[in-house]
Amino acid sequence: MSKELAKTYDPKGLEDRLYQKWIDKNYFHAEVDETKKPFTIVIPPPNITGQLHMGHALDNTMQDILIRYKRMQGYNALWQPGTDHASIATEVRIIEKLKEEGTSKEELGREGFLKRAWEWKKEYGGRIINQLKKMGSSCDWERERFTMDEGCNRAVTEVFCKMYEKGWIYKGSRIINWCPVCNTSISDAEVEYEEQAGHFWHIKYPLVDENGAPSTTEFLEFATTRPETMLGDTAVAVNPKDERYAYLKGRMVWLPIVNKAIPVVEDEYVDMEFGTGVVKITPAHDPNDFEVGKRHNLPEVNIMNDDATINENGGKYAGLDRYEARKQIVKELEAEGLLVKIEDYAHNVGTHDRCKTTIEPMIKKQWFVKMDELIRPAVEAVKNGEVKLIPERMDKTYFNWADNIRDWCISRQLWWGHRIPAYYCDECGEVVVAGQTPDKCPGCGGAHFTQDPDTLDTWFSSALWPFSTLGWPEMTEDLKYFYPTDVLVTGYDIIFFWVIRMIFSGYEQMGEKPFHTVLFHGLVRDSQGRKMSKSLGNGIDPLEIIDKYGADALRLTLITGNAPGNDMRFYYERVEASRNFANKVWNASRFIMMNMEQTQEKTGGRGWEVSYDEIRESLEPADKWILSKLNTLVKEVTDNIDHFELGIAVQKVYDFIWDEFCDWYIEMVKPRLYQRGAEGETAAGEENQAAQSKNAALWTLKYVLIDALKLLHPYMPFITEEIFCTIQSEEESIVISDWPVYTEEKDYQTEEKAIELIKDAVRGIRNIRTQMNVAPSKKAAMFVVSEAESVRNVFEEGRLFFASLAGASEVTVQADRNGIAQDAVSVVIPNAAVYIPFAELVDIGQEIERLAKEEKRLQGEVARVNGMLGNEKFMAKAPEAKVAEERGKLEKYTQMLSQVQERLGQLRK
RNA sequence: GGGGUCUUAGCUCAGCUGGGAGAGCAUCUGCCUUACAAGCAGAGGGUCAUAGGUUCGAGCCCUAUAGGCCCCACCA
Repeated sequence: MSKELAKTYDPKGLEDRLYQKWIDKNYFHAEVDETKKPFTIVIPPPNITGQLHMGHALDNTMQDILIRYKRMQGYNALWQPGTDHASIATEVRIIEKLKEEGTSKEELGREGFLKRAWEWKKEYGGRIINQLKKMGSSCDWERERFTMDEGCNRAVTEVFCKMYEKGWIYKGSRIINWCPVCNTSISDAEVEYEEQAGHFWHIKYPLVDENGAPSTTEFLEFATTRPETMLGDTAVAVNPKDERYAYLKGRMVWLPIVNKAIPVVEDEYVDMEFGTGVVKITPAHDPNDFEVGKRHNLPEVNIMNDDATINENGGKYAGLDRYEARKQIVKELEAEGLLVKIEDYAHNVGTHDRCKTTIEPMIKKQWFVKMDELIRPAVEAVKNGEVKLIPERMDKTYFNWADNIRDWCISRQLWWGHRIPAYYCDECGEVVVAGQTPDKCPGCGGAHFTQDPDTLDTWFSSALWPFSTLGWPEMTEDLKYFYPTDVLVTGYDIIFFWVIRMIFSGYEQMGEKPFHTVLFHGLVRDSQGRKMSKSLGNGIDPLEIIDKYGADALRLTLITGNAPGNDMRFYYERVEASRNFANKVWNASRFIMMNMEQTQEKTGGRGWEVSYDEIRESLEPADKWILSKLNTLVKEVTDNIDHFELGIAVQKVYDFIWDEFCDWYIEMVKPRLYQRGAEGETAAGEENQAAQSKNAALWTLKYVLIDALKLLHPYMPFITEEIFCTIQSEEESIVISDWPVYTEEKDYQTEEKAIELIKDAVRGIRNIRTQMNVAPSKKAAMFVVSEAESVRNVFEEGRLFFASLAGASEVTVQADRNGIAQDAVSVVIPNAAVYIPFAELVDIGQEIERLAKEEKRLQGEVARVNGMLGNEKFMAKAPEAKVAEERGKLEKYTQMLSQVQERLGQLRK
């Protein structure tokens, strides 16, 4: 042992120190190594503007667990880190800052603005990275990337040009979502629908009479939620099957205020059941109307400026904000007697997910990615299992979106981002898409070009992340070796934004999937189940939690008690529980080390340092029992992690360490550590039985502790490393230690049953003591095991002997397997120093009741197992092991049943 | 409108392909016991939303109902 553990567990200081050690030793760095199998995860790049929040904490903990686990298993584990330029989010933040400084984006100009943006990146880009380090994330920091670094830029340009040539990227005039505050187009995925209380304005337009003038008697009534868009109406539509309006065929209606005639068109889109069955058509400001307009060749009258004020097409309303115009138009319609009524109406309004502004559908010339072909392999991959989504139900969400996908609007009227590599000839307007400014126009031979001012949707570069970070478009060794990556860990909220786009990009550019598994997690909510948000002020800062409880405790908390893909609530109580567990591990380790050290000092004995073969003859039942339990644990935990059941796996380690190892094994073993005769002896191999027994106990304690620490390490990297290094040496590290392997060790198995029965017996004794108001004492356990060598014999005789530690008093109880006395026997409790006839402790009535219940339960069990074993279908299908297990149970239950019945018979007499 | 998901102890939630109802916290009882009071030993508490069905057997599978949440679509 290199040193002692501090007396109390305090994660502060410890964690930073160990993280620095890992960095110094370069444990997280991965290089191409053909002798090892790679295991790769690319980080969902956090925004450079971002601060670590609970979502990041959860996301990164899960990734770190997988990476550390695989690293210990001998994989060449690469966790590729980096950050995202987050075009719109960052640009908005910088604009805010500029505003505070009394300047603006326009004043700085494009170049000046970008300079500021890069400064911003330099200042804040590192912050989130440092916060990830606080979590213990074992990323390969030497490989840190940024979505706008040189390599990623090249990847973006390359993809854009390739897809343009293929015809899958095109520029077109279509109706898009416009954010009047951010002043840019946004994709469908960025529109968030929100139910708002609004109104339904029932309006009527006069029909046009035979003279071409508005009729004073014939009107067409309809309802709208957006009366101001009437300025851009170019038709009124009815359903062709609607007989009520059959007479309108070929007629025109008079558009008031604008004062012009517009046609009545017939279109299936109109729902006859809804309202009056008449819809006003504004092709320039409604996606559905846009489609109708296309079908009927209607003119598209744009009535709005980019800031959502009415433009010159709105006549006298020009310059007014859309909502102000609405008010005035309604007023005017009312004055003209064309307003029928106003109803309250709750409807869904599309808002921009960043700024929550109501988006305005507008027709604009934008760049799009054609989706229909591109999406196909991505759908196929999930369908045939080449890419697996966990939990499986995400498949449906995925397919649903993919099936209804529309072309992806990728151009943004922003400055911070990848500028679109399209150049327009100043002479003839010819478009050239290329990696750099072209020399000569292929159209007119002109030499002057202007680059498209727009930038790309931030997700365009994120979609390339799994291969752009590995060197693409170069076919680097890294790319060949590490691609496809293995697992992607992310929240289900960005399945459309990112996951699906990475998958189709991977297939399109690399010809292969970007990863084989996507592990989704849910949202971390506050204790009341609300989303954590800045506006609510209910966010819990992970850094504060780390400061108070340690990163290990936070990690454990985030990973337990929660199924994949489900949201979770965050409770301080649960962090405390995690911290308490860390404390438990700490103290158990301290106890073990203390004993090792004392033995070493007093006797020079280092029996625990020998191999299993040397110690195996000295192992006692309890040792074999805990080794067997550990062995099973290794198997289960490995299996669970392989199936991404991270929470279940760590729960098992937790239970093992606390319940089996600390509460049972350590207590059982204490008498052997303290017993006389073990002191003053020399080393292992001594003939002295007590010394050998003690060495065997210490060997087992150390062995089990170290393996348990390894199983725990991916979850709680810091505390496990600290203990591991203290017990082994400062130079070693659990980070690169070997993951425990399950062994088929027959010797272990035999003891399990006996020990479980002893545990039952001890529980019985504790109950008796509790009833007597005597400290129940863990000593009861010690008493049993002080006679350990004959445990099995003792059990078979149905008798257990208890000897007190001091050896002064002796308790002798004849007990059944539940620790319930078979006969009235006297009990001497050392601590109580009283003599109580055992019979008085047991209320015969209660005992009969209890046993009757037990009898019923056992009868039920026997019936159940008999039912199974007697069932042909079950016997045909069930694996042999299962049948054997059930047979064993049947035997056990039958035996127990007869015991209980015999006892009942005695008592009833 | 379409899809998903949830309803299990007082609270928050686990419960993997059907086979003995679990954890943490809370409550109650008794304990400073030479690793740990951030602890130890116990106890109470659940017709697994409701009604049917499949099965030898259902918290788990199927159908319906009620209520909650989420996503997508957007009937103006």
